[in-house]
Amino acid sequence: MRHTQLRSFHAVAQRLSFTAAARELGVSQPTITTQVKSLEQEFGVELFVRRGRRIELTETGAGLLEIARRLFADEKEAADYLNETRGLRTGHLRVGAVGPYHVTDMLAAFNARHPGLYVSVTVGNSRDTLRDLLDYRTDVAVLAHVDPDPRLVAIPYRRHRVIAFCPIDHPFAQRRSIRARDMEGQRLVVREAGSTTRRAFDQAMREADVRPKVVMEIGSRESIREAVAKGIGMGVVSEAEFIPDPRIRKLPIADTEIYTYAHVVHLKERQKARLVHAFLQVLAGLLPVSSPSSRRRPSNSRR
DNA sequence: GCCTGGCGGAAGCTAAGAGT
DNA sequence: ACTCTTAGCTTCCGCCAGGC
Repeated sequence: MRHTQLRSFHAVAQRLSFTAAARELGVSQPTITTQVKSLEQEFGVELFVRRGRRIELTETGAGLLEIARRLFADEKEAADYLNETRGLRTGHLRVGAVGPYHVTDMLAAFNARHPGLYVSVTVGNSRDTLRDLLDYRTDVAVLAHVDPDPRLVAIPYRRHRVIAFCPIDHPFAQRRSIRARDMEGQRLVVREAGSTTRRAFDQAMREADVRPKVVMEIGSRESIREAVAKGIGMGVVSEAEFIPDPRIRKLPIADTEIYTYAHVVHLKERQKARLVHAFLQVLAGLLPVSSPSSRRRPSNSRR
């Protein structure tokens, strides 16, 4: 088995496309076909099921993909190690995040500490971000919530207060803050049910026995801001994600502390990988936060 | 011991063709 | 039109034998 064969297989298996794999590796598409085919012939196995223009991994292919992922993660780690030996002047740190807001300060600190390193950030939903980390496609991930997993190490990083906001012609627009009770019956534009902000807010409202009226569910923060600015209802957002806009007013919820959290997550087995280690060292220098036991704290138990 | 030329394999290309 | 396969080709590189 040659390295190029495995490299081609890995690229095809990840994208389920010979053409996309060729583009990724910077070779012609027939080259990829040849490499994969020769691998199959050499071992007398079938790695992909070809269904016309669509291909699928066979069971053997899926098994090999698992191994290839580990191998290429190790290969990257070897390169990172050598780069570290040269003083971390070059290298590529891959960060996955559920939103750009939580990562900017840690990336700024990392860049200041290691200006020669290239950092790429993939922003996605929490499921994809976690999957990328587990599949070695990213080195670290920034997630709001992490279920216990023996493969993972989650470091509580920041918490952000959840605030409300309204259009400038709303009756609340002249107020400096509101109370949870004020949300009773209010028209709300909110994120989808699975979103962290939505979960934290819903829980707080349930505990306060307050029932806002959800009139619209939108999957992006920017769209919610636009909807609120147009007067469709009030919005709720993590304070870190609030972007000032002359058409809207920010309204802290004075009597109820609702928080969203950011955790930096990495694979336990890669804890000592050079770039991951360097990132964690930079992280340790930033403000820590103790692990949350609840997303909402009553105001009289403020730390 | 070192240099040189031949050989073979790996890698990758273009072109053409087949399937959807 | 797009994607994958096949055929035939070139280039590059490492190995090895022969000559100095």
